[in-house]
Amino acid sequence: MAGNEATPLTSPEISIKECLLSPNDFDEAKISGISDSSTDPSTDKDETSSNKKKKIKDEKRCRVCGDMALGYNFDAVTCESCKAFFRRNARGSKSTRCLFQGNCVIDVRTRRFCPHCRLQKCFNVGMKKDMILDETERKARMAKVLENRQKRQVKAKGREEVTSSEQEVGTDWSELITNTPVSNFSENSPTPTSASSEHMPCKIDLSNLPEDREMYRKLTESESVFIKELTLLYESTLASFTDSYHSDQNNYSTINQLVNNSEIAVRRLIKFVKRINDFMRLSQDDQIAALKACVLSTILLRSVAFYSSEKDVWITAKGEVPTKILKKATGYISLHDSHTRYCRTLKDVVQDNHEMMTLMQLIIIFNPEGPNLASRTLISDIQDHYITLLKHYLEAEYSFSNAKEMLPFLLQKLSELKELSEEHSKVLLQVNPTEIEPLMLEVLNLK
DNA sequence: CTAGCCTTGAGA
DNA sequence: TCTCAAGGCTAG
Repeated sequence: MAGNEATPLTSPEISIKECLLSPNDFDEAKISGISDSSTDPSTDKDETSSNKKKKIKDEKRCRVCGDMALGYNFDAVTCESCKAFFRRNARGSKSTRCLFQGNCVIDVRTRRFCPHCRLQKCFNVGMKKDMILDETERKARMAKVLENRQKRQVKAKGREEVTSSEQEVGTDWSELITNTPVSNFSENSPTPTSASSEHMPCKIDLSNLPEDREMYRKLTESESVFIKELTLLYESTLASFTDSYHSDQNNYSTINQLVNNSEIAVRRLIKFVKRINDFMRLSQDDQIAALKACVLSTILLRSVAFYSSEKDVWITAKGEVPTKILKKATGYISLHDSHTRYCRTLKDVVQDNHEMMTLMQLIIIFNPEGPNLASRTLISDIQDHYITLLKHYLEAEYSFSNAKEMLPFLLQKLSELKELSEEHSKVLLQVNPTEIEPLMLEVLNLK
């Protein structure tokens, strides 16, 4: 069931612009997998729903405390408060204890007195704890909500733009693409100042962080919410496994296949940026330019997320892909070496921290140095914002002193990303455009 | 923590 | 479009 979704989503006619503009996500829902089983708790739970409706008419009382009930909660008619109580406590592992005989009367008045008996009664009346969404299901649900929320925003915004009609006829996207040769990707990124520090090790002992809470920043509520939302978004798009990836090594045997296999990453990148308000604030041309400029870096950064240092492989949904395929596919040994070295060093520090990856991803998206950008200052300001956020995050998670080491290290790695993607773009020049998916052609300026 | 209210996605 | 049943938020 899960594996055969690859074909429909590569419908060849879809351009980046269309992807960006479309209120829906083409087949992205399928790609991310968040919409299917995980968010669908109803499947095995509503067989009895017809009886329930009848029952509920006469049972408007909470089965647990007798308070007014609105309907079924976790498979029993209960009031809001028992619902919330059950949600909070049923999954919890910490055992409560009754201070009396374990048979306390639970009613509207007394329900607060003995959590133990209340919970017991919840179970007795048939509330089911497996109907409480677990961590993954909750994340998926939140991602879905977020997705829809942003979709609505984009839609609303789109309507505004159309009514103020200034950009319907003029934007010839295909023109824009053909005008920009592949070399532009790297060309005008000013030669990074320090090729020398390529190997700046970051020796932070993350297992030994300072005890004193004073040594950590406390994130503001809005910062932590924002980071949380971004990370969820990242997890549901860029960081999720691609079940259409082929770990079969044959699929990586030519560069073309390698490029095509990155298409899904690109689609996810588009899906990701579409949900970022800061990104949607940019003009359409800048959106496209920014997107194109960060594609290779994104793919490379993403490869770090899936990299396993111990095995020297990339982990995909379908298994492990040894990094040596890169050597085979491209014939560039130094490319292979620098890429894996990059993965290893960055992975050492980032490990599986999605917040860090998310913020780094955002920093590369809002890169004011990219080609063909109009509002560089704006983009730079946005980038600053994410750099600050990353700094704050590091200070909150790893203490002020560690953050002081980590931030420059991470930024350094981001600038190395530029060099690395330049190397990769050289390889892309070998690509035979006729065999490449259209979206990839566009996004990599190979058209 | 509790409990009430709100927002949502899914399904009828 | 409506209803149901999840989770989230937050004043108390």
